[in-house]
Amino acid sequence: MTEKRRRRDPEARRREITRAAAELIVEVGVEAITHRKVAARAGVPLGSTTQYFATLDDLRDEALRELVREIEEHVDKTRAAVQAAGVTPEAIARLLRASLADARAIETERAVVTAAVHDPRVRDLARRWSDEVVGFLAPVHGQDRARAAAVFIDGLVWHAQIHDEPLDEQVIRDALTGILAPVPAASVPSAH
Amino acid sequence: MTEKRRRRDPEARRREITRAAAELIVEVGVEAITHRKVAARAGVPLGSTTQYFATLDDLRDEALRELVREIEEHVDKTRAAVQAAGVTPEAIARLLRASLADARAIETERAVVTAAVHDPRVRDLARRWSDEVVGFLAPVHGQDRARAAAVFIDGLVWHAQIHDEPLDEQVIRDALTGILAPVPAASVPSAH
Amino acid sequence: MTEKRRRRDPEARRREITRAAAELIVEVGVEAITHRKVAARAGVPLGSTTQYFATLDDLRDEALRELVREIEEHVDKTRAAVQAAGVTPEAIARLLRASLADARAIETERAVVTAAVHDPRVRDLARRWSDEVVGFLAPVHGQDRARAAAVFIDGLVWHAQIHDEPLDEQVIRDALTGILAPVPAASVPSAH
Amino acid sequence: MTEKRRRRDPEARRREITRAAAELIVEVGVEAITHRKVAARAGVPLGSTTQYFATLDDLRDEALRELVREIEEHVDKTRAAVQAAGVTPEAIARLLRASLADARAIETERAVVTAAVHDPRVRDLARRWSDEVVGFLAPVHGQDRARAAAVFIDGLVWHAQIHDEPLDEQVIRDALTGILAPVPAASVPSAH
DNA sequence: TATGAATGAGTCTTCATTCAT
DNA sequence: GATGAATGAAGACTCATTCAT
Repeated sequence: MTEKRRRRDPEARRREITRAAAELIVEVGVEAITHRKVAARAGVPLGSTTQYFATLDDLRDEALRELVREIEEHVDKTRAAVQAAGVTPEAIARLLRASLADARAIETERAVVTAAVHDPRVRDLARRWSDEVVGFLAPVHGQDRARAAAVFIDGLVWHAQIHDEPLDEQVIRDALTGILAPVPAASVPSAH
Repeated sequence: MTEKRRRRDPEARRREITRAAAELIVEVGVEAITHRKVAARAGVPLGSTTQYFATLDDLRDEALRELVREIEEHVDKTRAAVQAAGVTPEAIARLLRASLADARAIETERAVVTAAVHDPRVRDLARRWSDEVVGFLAPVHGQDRARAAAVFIDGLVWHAQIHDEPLDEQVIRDALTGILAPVPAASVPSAH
Repeated sequence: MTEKRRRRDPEARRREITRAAAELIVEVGVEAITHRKVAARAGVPLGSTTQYFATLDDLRDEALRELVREIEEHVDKTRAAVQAAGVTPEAIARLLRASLADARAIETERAVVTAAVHDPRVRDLARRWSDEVVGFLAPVHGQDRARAAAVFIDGLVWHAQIHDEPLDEQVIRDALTGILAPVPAASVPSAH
Repeated sequence: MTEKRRRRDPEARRREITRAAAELIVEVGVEAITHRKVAARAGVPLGSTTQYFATLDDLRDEALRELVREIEEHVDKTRAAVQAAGVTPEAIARLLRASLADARAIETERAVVTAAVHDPRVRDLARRWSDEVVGFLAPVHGQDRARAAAVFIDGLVWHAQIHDEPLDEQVIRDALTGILAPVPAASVPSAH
């Protein structure tokens, strides 16, 4: 009888709102979200957004955590794939290149990192998954090279945000090879 | 008692406002600046910010251009230093590491790149100086390696934003060496 | 003491705001209304005016439509009265004279016509009721004379705005008689 | 030597400003003029508009007086022409019709009358020239008919503002003939 | 005297948050 | 508990007016 107006699933509604907020953060930035936009995107009444979250900040935080979860999932998948294929520059480059083509994932990462710059709590989250990348490269290539590779991967993400064309797989592979593998001093051209 | 503010130096005042806006962009992000914050920071009345800039967008744009100028100056200086020292991974790593310690410069770059994500005009500016980095590495190391190195440098900047400790100079040098130097086909180091 | 205003009747509140805006348009002109004036007149907080109308233009439009409705009602009543009394100059003059004494109605018409000068949509509305006047005179007196009479009636409205004393009923009747009646070619009255 | 920047003719500059304000009043309405718009239109620096007029109201008033002068001149010319041609409905209708085609004159009159509605001083001015029309018709047609004719003429002006097509000369002439000339009672059609 | 910079009041509008229903 | 009306605090922007130069 009272169907239609009252969805009887608070959990689901809460998730819908968080999801909508997360999408908006990726699309328009963390500064630009409002109760109204979130409600409209989620297709829920305005009151719901304040019913489930005491303040807009709370909503924002939960949405960011949602995005971090998403990224970690993505990282996990990539890790599994890399480990299946062998933790070699070739495999990483191939999967990374595919990853960079996933605009959604790239934008998500960019959005979270951007938010992290001004928010210590988000910064902790961002660090965590960055550490994860290091964590699965380090056993094979050592801590230092793993960290350098993670930095390079971060750079790729930002490069993809600003430039229309991502780097070629070939270029990525060569760079990763260089970063992860020691190079004989002699083969570096000296600057005359 | 003598507080009837009434200076009379348009050039200087305009600069003060632009400067204040630029600082705020670095500190709180491009989305967060308001006339009020800029006026307060610059120590001028609210009306001055609209007297000199028709819209907040205009003010934002000019402040961003100011930041870009600053970065380009910084890039130019680093380039000159690198060219003086030889365009080698060692020299670059040393100067880069020093650069990363200049928190102000790093934050400036980060702020502009962040702004670039949602603003095509800023994106063009950001690309320009990224191209500059490539431009002075390419003659020595080739286009592809130069681009990979630029990406790695971008990554360093972002790493510095999120992590408290920047990478060691040693790690940076090794990575740059690997990126810029040709590597034997087998990723296993040859005994030589 | 009991002044924590918090009623809860959207329909009524919307009407109050529209009504207040309409009154102000009549009193101070369409250009002079502001959210603040409307809110003060309606006795509602500033926020209510924007809660119910997305823009001031929307509020203006609705208020003007309200005034147009009012005028059309007035026109309709007068038409009914004239048709009951016979569509003769005498009857029209008598009812018109009474109408001119209704300062409120006159001012309303003047306000809408003034607004119409710079607003095409309002112009359409204004034209519509002007056509109505023509429409009920034309069947009896012909299109041309009906239009001339409508113009004369418009003139009366404006005359009433600027002059303290409206025209005498006698003068109005004679003029309407002249406008609506065929006149011998020579403008000298024939002895008959 | 000091030419170019300093026009040495205060009277002329004052007139330029008044003229610009008058034009703007006709174009955008009396409510919409600002110092800045007037200065831009007159091609004088902003400061001039406050140098020559203590307040914006003063400037407005003088501009309105200028418009009234303009209208009176126009009325005078028409009067002279009518008196030369004979103060007959035919002559008046012909000259009036020509007058209605002068959009500039019509808009000027409309602007002043509109301003007059809310401003007692302007109302006096507006009345004066309306009286002038009566004044030159009355000696020939009597006070009452002259007033009725003036009212009809006012109506024509407003009709022209709202409708795209002004009344035909023929219709105007017939109406004026009827207003100015007595009509035998018998020739009025009785209502049914 | 002529100019335009300086300033704050006031405008429209958006929105987080509260709370009646 | 769910909804959306209520409200005021900002925010961007415009401008009359003042006054340094």
